[in-house]
Amino acid sequence: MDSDFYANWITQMRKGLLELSVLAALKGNRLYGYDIVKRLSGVGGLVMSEGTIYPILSRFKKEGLVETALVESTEGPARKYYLLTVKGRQMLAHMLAAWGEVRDGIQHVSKGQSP
Amino acid sequence: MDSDFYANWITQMRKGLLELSVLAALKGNRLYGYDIVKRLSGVGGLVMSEGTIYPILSRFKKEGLVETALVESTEGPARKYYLLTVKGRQMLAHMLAAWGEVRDGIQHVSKGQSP
DNA sequence: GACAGCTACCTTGCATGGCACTATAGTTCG
DNA sequence: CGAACTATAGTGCCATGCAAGGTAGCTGTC
Repeated sequence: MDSDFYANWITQMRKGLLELSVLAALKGNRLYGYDIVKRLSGVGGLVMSEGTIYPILSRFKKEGLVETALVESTEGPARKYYLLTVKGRQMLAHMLAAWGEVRDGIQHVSKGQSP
Repeated sequence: MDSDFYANWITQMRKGLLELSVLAALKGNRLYGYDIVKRLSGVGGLVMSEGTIYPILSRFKKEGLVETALVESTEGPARKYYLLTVKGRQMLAHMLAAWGEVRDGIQHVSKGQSP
């Protein structure tokens, strides 16, 4: 199929970028998994499911990029809030730098045609 | 290790984006594999090796996104030039659209902190 | 002519992350 | 009670990037 290639590509392109989005969303905000899914669903191209967010958050925790706090909720099960650590903020800065480079590189390549 | 996470992330982030870069580079230019590696090495964040480019080009060919033409060279082995097909140009347009959405989404998330 | 060094192509095998799917459990409301 | 929603978590598959390795043509030089 044609669209298989495209669908595949979308999946691959999102790799890494979703991680970046989540980390970026956590900068300045204390969020819990389910909420992140809902928030990013409103942002173009960043829609993701729970099966995607929880592995990401687990990795962040394992790497010491975030701290967690379990808070009981009056509207459902307890929420596990995630908060960036110092290390997390540093990592985000590095990632944003690399991201900027690649982003500009693509911009450059897709504009620059030889005469 | 710390930097393992970062190195890993870089690899993951590049997934899909390298494919996009190559396709974009082929727009308006007739290029061969080795040349693409050299060209993109000069563009920030898009450095890649031959073990990366050839599988990509093979996929493009298989999907009918490119046509190939073998041209003998006076300075080494024959070169296999790659040229975008109509389908390839259409695919590139779709991919650039999706890319733009995600790119802007990340821009939005990384700027927009709630008060 | 033999060797180094560059150009140029291609393949194999592994590690990683996204995601569909599934499971679990608390709350609310008809 | 059961449906619907909130919320967290784990399993298994697959495509991709990339290191590593292989093949081969051309140039220059000793």
